[in-house]
Amino acid sequence: MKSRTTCCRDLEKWLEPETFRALGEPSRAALLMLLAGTRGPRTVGELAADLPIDLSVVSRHLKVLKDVGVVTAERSGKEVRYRLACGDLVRMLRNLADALEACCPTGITELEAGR
Amino acid sequence: MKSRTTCCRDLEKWLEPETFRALGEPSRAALLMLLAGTRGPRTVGELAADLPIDLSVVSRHLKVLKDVGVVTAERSGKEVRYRLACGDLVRMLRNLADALEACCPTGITELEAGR
DNA sequence: TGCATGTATGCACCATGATGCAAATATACA
DNA sequence: TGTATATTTGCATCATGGTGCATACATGCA
Repeated sequence: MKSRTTCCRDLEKWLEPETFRALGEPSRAALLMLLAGTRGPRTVGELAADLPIDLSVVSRHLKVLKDVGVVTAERSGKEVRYRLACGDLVRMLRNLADALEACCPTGITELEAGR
Repeated sequence: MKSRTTCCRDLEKWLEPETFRALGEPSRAALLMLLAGTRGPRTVGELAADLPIDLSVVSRHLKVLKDVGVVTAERSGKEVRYRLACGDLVRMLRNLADALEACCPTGITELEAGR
């Protein structure tokens, strides 16, 4: 069984405030949903057309999401195609869930931790 | 296979900006780690003793975490014991990961390739 | 080169929220 | 009841960041 110190090091690794802050802004969450709901990448203009905020603001939000690795950007001519980094995001969420589960005594684990 | 509309409704359900905003603040993330690293609940005073911020601020942060269901509070005499809502949090993270994975077809292959 | 389109950035404004101190509230105990 | 301890809340301050507009930058095309 993992020691508590070990599990909490994992937790620190996956519980990145920067990432969660990025996801915690309504406009950015909406962007994420738009990207998730489309097969393939979308341009800044396309995304801005579906949101009630200025294109420049969308561009800035996408930068924030890119900086934390939630989306990737690829220039194609005049356009920049943004794509959800789905695999990375899913992996991060699952790793965090695993780290939390290892830390927290729940159910059987709680009984085991007690003896 | 789930339709895109269905999967994105799931996404909207689990991608709660409020929750992520709560986790995205460094002091609150630190509180979460403290709670995860302790067997059982901790009081406000105990938590505040381990952080470089005022006890009143800790109390407020705990309220934010409680409002989004990440921690639970239980009064015991003069003290209030805060406990990580570990099961709920783990469930939420896994559900979000599942919803994302269902939305992004490339994410699935990417994840499997990574294993 | 000049022009059109797409995107990013500088700037100012304003709302939100994190923080500490002081005061109020809650509870236990003598 | 009064006192001590634990927690919450009112208040003021200050930093951060979301927003839109105007402008600069990047790219493709005639």
